[in-house]
Amino acid sequence: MELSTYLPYLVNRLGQRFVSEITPALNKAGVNIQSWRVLIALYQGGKQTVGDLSELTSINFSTLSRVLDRMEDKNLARRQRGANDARSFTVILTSKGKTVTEKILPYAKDLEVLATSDFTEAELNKLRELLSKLYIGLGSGNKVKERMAG
Amino acid sequence: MELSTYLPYLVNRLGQRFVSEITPALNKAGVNIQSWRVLIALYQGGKQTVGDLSELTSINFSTLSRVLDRMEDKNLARRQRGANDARSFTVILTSKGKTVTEKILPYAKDLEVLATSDFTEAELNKLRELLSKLYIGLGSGNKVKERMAG
DNA sequence: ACTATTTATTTGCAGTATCAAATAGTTTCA
DNA sequence: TGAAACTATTTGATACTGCAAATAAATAGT
Repeated sequence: MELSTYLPYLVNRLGQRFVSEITPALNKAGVNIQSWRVLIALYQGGKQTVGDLSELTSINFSTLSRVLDRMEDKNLARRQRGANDARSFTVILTSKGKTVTEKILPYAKDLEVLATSDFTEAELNKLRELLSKLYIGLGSGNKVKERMAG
Repeated sequence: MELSTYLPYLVNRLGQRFVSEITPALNKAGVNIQSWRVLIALYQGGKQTVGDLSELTSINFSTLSRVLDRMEDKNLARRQRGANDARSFTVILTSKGKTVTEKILPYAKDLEVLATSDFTEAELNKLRELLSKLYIGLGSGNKVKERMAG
């Protein structure tokens, strides 16, 4: 086990660093990292149910439920009973939520641009491709769970 | 802002998925994800101070302090006053910690192997290289902070 | 129509994380 | 040598997370 080549290790430390780099900008805007994830998911993906949002943001749905409570308290998002299916809630960005997102967005973009200033365009594309491929390969654990079981 | 190409997003969801895939194996062994990170860091890196361990595992040092409390309670690791510098503590794996680590390690390795079964060796190396490069590029925020300030 | 099952979300609770302040030890240098 | 500045770690307070159980609504089978 060589830590410096172990993918979960490499991914985790990078994720932590992204978080700590963006946090000051988030604090200034009065939101935390989870709320920020929800904000960009809504900003980009439009209104969606709590479940879809959980899937998209990788936030555990019971955690997300409470993140949404706080976001509603701050008037960043609203929950609306599903029109077709009254079990679900549709989450929508408020105009304040939109404003706050647009305030943070430039920092978020800059962070990525600056972090990758030494990357060629090809490297960037490759990295994105491989991260997605790995995410999918890890599936909801199909292959992995099979083998663990067997 | 296209979420599907935004690196912090791609990295975060992958990290979350790694965690949820390894968690069952960790539960069976009675450790949580943070303790596991400490275990492999110690197993591979040998004894080290709390501060070094915090750096290596990307665990906030006050969080780490309490993670170590729990690990000591479970007899997985021990803190020893630094020999040269009595402000620091050296953390060492107990023999039980070693045993537990070796019990989990095969699952951890398998997880990586299976997740990357569609990857060529070259892709794997490239991915590792790019993740490390990005981590370093993000530095402790040198470039980023400069530009944010200016 | 009526109970059983399934799906979407929330809540209770116990554990975990993080900021800032506190503690404890070390170095610097007049 | 001793007060000021610095470094390593812990602790207090408070907020956040996640499992499992609870609620609420939809669907299926009879």
